[in-house]
Amino acid sequence: MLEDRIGRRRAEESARIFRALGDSGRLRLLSFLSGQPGGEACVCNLTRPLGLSQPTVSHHLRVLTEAGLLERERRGTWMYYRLRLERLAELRAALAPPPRLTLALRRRSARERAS
Amino acid sequence: MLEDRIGRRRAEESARIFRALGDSGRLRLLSFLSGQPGGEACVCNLTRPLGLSQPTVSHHLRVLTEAGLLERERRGTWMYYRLRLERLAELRAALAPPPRLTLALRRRSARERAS
DNA sequence: CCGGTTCATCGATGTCCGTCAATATCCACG
DNA sequence: CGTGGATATTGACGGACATCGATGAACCGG
Repeated sequence: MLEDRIGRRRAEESARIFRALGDSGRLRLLSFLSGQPGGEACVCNLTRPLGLSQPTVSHHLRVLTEAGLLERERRGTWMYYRLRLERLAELRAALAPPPRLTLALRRRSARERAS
Repeated sequence: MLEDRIGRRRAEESARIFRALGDSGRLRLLSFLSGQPGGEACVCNLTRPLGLSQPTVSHHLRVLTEAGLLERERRGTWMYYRLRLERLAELRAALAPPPRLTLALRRRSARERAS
């Protein structure tokens, strides 16, 4: 995303994903999930540690799922949500600046330290 | 951030940074800057390609700066904004899941392919 | 089919945020 | 210092969003 001059469309898509991360409750959900075996948990185990009402947690899970960061799976009465690590990896890659920039700014820092 | 169960405070800080990325105009600003030599440009060169009014661009630049993603520097009449690559790197690192998870889910995928 | 459990959706409410026009501030230059 | 150009701030407005209680939908055991 920082690799090439982005268009309006892709900018809006990416913004939607980052907006999904722009809430402390949702970040804590992701963090909690990443601490669970398999990176997954059912809603009933997520409400308590978040300190939010069940509808609110459900809402956050929906936002994260629609952003492509979680996947859901029904198991009997319970609904399990799991991290999508590939999408997280894609997001990290999108934040990587072009290599020329990294090199150029490294040289700049060296020059500033020298002066 | 995904490495350990995050607290309310750090979650709010990180959410603020992601919220700064959760707007297509701001993403296009970052993308444009990363295409400029040195990863920097003055405001007068940013208004045109964005298609937004000057106050709006100024507002977005402020949000990104306060999120720690940009730094400003005055040069005569002009104000230059530059990407802070270290902060982008920190952000990418924060999105990295713990290695145990990566390994566990890799095994899971292999099992699913086998069945 | 029924009562109970788990989760999603709906409707309402208060707050936050993107946007712009108008205005203020800062700076260079004469 | 006064003028002009570049950028920041303010005030206002409309839309988006987080939150919750109440309610609905899916599922399971008897």
